[in-house]
Amino acid sequence: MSENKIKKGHLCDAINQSEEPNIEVLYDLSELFKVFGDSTRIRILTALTAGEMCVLHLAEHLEMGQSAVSHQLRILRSAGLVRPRRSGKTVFYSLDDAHVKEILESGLEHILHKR
Amino acid sequence: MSENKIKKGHLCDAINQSEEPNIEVLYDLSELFKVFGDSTRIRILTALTAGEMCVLHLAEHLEMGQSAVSHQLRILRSAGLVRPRRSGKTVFYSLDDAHVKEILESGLEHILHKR
DNA sequence: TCTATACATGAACATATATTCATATGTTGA
DNA sequence: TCAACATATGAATATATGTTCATGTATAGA
Repeated sequence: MSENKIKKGHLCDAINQSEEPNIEVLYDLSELFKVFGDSTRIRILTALTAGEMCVLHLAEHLEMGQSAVSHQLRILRSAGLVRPRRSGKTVFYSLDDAHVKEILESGLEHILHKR
Repeated sequence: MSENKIKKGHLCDAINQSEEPNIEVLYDLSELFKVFGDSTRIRILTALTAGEMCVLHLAEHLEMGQSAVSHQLRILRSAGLVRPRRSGKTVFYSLDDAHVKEILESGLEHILHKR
């Protein structure tokens, strides 16, 4: 189809769209955003931008049960967004890398721009 | 709680975390990411980074039914991520603003970094 | 006006997901 | 070893969400 011609940009290149879109990467990308797509997890990540926090403090801060928070932390861990550090009985969680803040900020810019 | 002291960063400032976290903004943020959190919608957005496209071409490109694509386009429209342009019987969709690419790219960086 | 085409939308169904409850695991101190 | 505490996890339930099917709306051309 000639009307599918690509204006090349570096996003297109990165996902290799000029040939076949790299379906696998796009799937992973949607899985990543799915993790950000829950208010509890967003609140956890946001809280952790201020520094590490243990599970009970997170639960208090979010006014939620410890179990619910633990379940969400597991999802965040699996996605490589947070990292646990054990100290005795308590486990402190922190953001895994700088990308997390960047992703939050890029979304935030969009939100604030649309008001 | 004194252990909740904030190391100020501009994300924290933006969401006003040093006082009460702005729950409403965080909720909107999660709603935004939820829209990105589906592989069909990601594929639509990615296709549109190359330029505007009509519904049927999108459906062909994704190898999906027209109805499914239309439903997803509605969600993308509501979120302010894509914009329709009618031309006769066909409707062309394009990315609504530059933020969309930025969000996709920030997520992509994380994905590619973790391989 | 009638038909064909492009797109939108409501209802239904199947699947995914978040929270709760109960319980398990792991660590500390007596 | 036992009790207390912090966290993790499995099962169950309620809710949300994506796709399909059928149908509605809008535009163009005969």
